[in-house]
Amino acid sequence: MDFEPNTPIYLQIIDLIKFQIVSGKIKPGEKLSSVRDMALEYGVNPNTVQKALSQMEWEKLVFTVRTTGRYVTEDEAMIRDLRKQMAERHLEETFVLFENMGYSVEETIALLQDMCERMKKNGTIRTV
Amino acid sequence: MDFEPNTPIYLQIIDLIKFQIVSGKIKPGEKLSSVRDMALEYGVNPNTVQKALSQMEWEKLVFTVRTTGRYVTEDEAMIRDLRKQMAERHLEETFVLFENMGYSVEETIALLQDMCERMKKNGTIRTV
Amino acid sequence: MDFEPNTPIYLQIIDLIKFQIVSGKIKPGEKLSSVRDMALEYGVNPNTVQKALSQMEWEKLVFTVRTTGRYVTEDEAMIRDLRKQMAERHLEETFVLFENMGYSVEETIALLQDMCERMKKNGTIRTV
Amino acid sequence: MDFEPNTPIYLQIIDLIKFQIVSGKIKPGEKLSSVRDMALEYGVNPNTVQKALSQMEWEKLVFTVRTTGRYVTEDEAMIRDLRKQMAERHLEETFVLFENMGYSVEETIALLQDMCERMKKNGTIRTV
DNA sequence: GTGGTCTAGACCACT
DNA sequence: GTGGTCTAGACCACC
Repeated sequence: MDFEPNTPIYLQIIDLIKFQIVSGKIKPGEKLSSVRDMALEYGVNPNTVQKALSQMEWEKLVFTVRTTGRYVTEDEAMIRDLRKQMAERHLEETFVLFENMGYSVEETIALLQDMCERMKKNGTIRTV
Repeated sequence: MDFEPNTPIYLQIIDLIKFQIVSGKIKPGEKLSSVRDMALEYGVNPNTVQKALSQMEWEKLVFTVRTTGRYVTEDEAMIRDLRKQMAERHLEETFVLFENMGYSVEETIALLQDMCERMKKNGTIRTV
Repeated sequence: MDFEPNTPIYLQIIDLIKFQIVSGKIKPGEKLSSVRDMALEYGVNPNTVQKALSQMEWEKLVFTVRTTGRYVTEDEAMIRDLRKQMAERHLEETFVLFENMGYSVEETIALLQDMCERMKKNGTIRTV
Repeated sequence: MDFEPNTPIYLQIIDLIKFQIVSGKIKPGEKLSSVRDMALEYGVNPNTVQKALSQMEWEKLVFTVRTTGRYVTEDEAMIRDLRKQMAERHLEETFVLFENMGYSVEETIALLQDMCERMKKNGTIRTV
């Protein structure tokens, strides 16, 4: 596995798991892989995975059943909220990037409207 | 410098330089740092910088004046195009991400309209 | 240091520190000992102290200033709440003990009223 | 078995047996387990159990019938007294704790009244 | 097998 | 010196 240097691995693992949850790859209430398996999969120490999952547990996104494993929350509203929050964070980062590239707010909005129109017409996002 | 593993470093350097150009940090017609200096700055081999600049030269974004150095193109339209192209590529990547997160095209558009409204009201992008 | 077996050490350390905070031995906004010093003081591994403090940080009871140290929250209301919560938890445990000893709710209340009267008269808690 | 370090084990065993007596788990006049069995049960040396029971005998809480075993006193008033004494000792310890946590006598009384009200209303002690 | 805890020891960035 | 992160390896309780 390739993790960006410069950001803690456990935070990157959190993001990976969160993405699997919001994208529905892991369903609400479904069992997660064991700590040891994830550690093997990501090529990190089990403690690092443990730290990531502990934090997600604290965020109530996963819960633990002792001696059997960890499960994704069954609260679908919470998952939808997380998804929206992740999407908005990503959009904001994008817009800040645009700002740094020299786009004014007005230009950014124009760019967006343009993309929206194109998406409505094509019915898809992908251009390739 | 920290480069992502698993993407060639010279491509990442191209992106760094392009960003400096479109953001106006390096102006049209301005002289670039020497290959040697960039190599030191980025902590990479001069050959890697050379490869990056060659490709940008091929794209007509920079041009070489023998014995004096490399310069950014003076064609401002080309720079504007590059900027737009970079912005759109980034947006498309974002939208594909949203699609993978489970958002339909309609939901993505709604999300965007929402952000546009907020930006119009606040006059800024940043939420923090 | 002597920790009860059977309960995780980091939880016991949390209780120790919380007690110092609610009792005013460490004042709001005051700097805590360093992780390494606490580890020496309690005779445990620095990571164990780290884990305890991380959880308290998550509870917003302490905050970290990078490279300088950890500090107790300045929110005195939060500390008062914590104190009340700790006191009530202790009382409830006591009452459950009484229940197990065979006291009915009425008898427990009678016992308490008795103690209250005595305390009002003596103006103190201590009997010795 | 897990005994607290730093308090003699025989005192902790006394408390365990007393608790069984006052809670009615061992009835007045009932035969106690043999020293040997208790030693096995608690995982301690028979001498330690012997010391505990000797002291309880001295307190007239148990009595020995040669060649048959030890029995709990049949004096129910004494058991009720013991129970009350244990409860009060526990309460006093709790109040000293509160004092150390910074509560005045008045605040402690208020806290107690509050708990009494709650217990009267709910008819139970437990909050969970 | 599961998660949970703990230790020892290492390296980093920051000041 | 500070906190933060990470690894390797160990033992525990539970089922």
